[in-house]
Amino acid sequence: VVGKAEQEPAAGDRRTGKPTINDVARLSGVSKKTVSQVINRSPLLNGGTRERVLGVIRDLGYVPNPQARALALRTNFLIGLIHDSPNAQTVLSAQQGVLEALQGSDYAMVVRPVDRGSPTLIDDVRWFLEHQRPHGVVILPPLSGNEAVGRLCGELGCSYVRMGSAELGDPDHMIASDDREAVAGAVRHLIAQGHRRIGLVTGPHGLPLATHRRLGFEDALAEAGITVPDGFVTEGNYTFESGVAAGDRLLGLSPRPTAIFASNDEMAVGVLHAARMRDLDVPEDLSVIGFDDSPIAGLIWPPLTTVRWPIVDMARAAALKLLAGDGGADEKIAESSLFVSKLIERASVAGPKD
Amino acid sequence: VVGKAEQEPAAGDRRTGKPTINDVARLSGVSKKTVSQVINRSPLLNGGTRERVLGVIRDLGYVPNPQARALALRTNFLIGLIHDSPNAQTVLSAQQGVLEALQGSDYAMVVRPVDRGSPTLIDDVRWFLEHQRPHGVVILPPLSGNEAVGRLCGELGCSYVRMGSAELGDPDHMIASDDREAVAGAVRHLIAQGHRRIGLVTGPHGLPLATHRRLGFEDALAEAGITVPDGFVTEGNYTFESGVAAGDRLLGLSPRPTAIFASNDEMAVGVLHAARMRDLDVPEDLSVIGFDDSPIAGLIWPPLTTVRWPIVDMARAAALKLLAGDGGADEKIAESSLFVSKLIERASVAGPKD
DNA sequence: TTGTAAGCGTTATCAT
DNA sequence: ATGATAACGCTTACAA
Repeated sequence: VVGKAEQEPAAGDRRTGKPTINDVARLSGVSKKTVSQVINRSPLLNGGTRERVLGVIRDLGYVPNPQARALALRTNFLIGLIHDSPNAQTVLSAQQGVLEALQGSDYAMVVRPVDRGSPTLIDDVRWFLEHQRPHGVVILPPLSGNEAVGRLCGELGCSYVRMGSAELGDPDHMIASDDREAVAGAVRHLIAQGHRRIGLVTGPHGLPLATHRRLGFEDALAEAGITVPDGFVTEGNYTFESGVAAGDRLLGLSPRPTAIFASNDEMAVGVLHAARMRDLDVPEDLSVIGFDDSPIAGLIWPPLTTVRWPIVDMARAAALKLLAGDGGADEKIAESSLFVSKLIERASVAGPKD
Repeated sequence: VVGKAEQEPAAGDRRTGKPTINDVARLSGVSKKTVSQVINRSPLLNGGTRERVLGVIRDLGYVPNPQARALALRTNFLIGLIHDSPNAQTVLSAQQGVLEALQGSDYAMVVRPVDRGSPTLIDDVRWFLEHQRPHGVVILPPLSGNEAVGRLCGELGCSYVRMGSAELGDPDHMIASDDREAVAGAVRHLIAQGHRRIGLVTGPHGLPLATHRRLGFEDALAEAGITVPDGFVTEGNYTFESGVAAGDRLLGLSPRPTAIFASNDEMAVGVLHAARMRDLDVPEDLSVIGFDDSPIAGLIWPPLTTVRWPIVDMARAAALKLLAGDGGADEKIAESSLFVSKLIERASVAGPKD
């Protein structure tokens, strides 16, 4: 039924009709090997031959079959992004960073969300790694705080980079930010405005991301000789709703805090919401600082003072690190792996009234 | 030097040490073919043999090499998500939908953002399709409105599904929502509240997504015999900033609109911002309706009345459609391909004062 | 520098 | 129902 011209020297892929390396070799009168060298930019081949082959490739519209290359090279052209983030903007910024790094390369980004709480977490990651065998993976916080995930990548021979706060494991597999110091700086700013009763909304207990930010909070208060009253530190899970609940707990205290630091912007927006429900004006009655500098920080009212977390840059650096191993990032300059965050002052902070 | 290990099949992949199908075949005393059948759930093989092979697979921790499968099957296990959306939440919701569809299958999602405005747009998409050869792609709006992209997929033999408003091309490659009718419904709601001077913030001129939503706006006004004054229809590009600018233009008119429909939530939030800059209260002085029902709609103040756009469901349906072709979605029920949107009433709408 | 031939780990064809 | 054996399209020793 299929009228394929089989007698003639295979013109194109049998199924798709796309030209193969054999077609290029035949038409340009060289061997597959030579074509392969042209494709892979081997430096040691005759200029004339190269041009002729390139011409045929152009004429034919030949593109090497990525599946075949992957099999022969024992690697594919995929960089995975594994995350468990409740925060949409964080994920998207990270994706942007990874994609910037992959720009111009043959690599593509495959995204894999997982559920940190699930008992099958490790199995889920293993399934992904074994069934896709990405060339490497970037692990986002807060998941990156899970030691087992990094260990698993190592066991399965998949290269990986964890993004997270400093002091977290092997630097070879880390891209870090100075969260502890950044939070300390933000809290110092509140103290400088005259605040003494400062509340904290942390991330989920036990995660390094949350821990490091809490430590920064404590550092700043300790420096100023301020003791945190009971109940001034409360937990959220990085969502708006948890921020509302945490803010409500904090504002129900007596005396209540005059300033609150929330460990991400989304929870900070929740705190703002809780304040409004209690008819408290921000920043007159309450100062609020968030963390991330996500777009929403500038969209709400009042615009949120926050710590800019360079997650796009970090994700880009992480992906470049993965590419660096195989010369894919020849001319790209290796970036530093410690990123600094800085305070962005907007309108949600003022001195306390009392 | 080459110890022709053909009679004594090498134990594991030469490089990675991972067990191969040969190891499984040897250890279970059957041929590769049989193992392959077990893997691919062929119905016609002896129950006993199957169990024995499965046992060996389990013991060895054997996982088929996806690259080799991809080459032999002439397809891979990747579903692409191509988009050019300025709106973070839309992208993330779409990703979620696609992932829900891929859940439990061997497929992974590879995300590919492009720049709609770029002159190299088509070349960028072509590069992605040719260099990754995904099994299929989902194209998000507003990019899905670009006929050339769908056509390109067809030419390259890559299956695709476009997500967008109804009446857009071949239904076989479409997952549609009734945007025109949904917007008309929202505007009717404003009219029912007594509004007669209603402004519209559209999306970029020429995109089907924007056009259909504008038509719905016009439908509702025409039904009520209302003529749109000059300047009451203004353009944005789906970003917050463009919403602020559009809102500012609208509110600078005299008489100004008493209600504004914005073609997405982010621009609606921009309109809210513009109103606040002019000391107008929402909804007392101005009613606002958005489109999407993105999370931010419930987070801002006042909570935004908006049209819920079932983008997660649509994306899931789109991906399932892609999988349906090859029996990957055997038991999953084919969903309808026309999705209806509905008005979510919150607090940004009231009757006009005058 | 270039050609020849042997993999890479699967699936598919054709016997049995 | 199962076993040899040939693809699949590319890379890479080894030779020339």
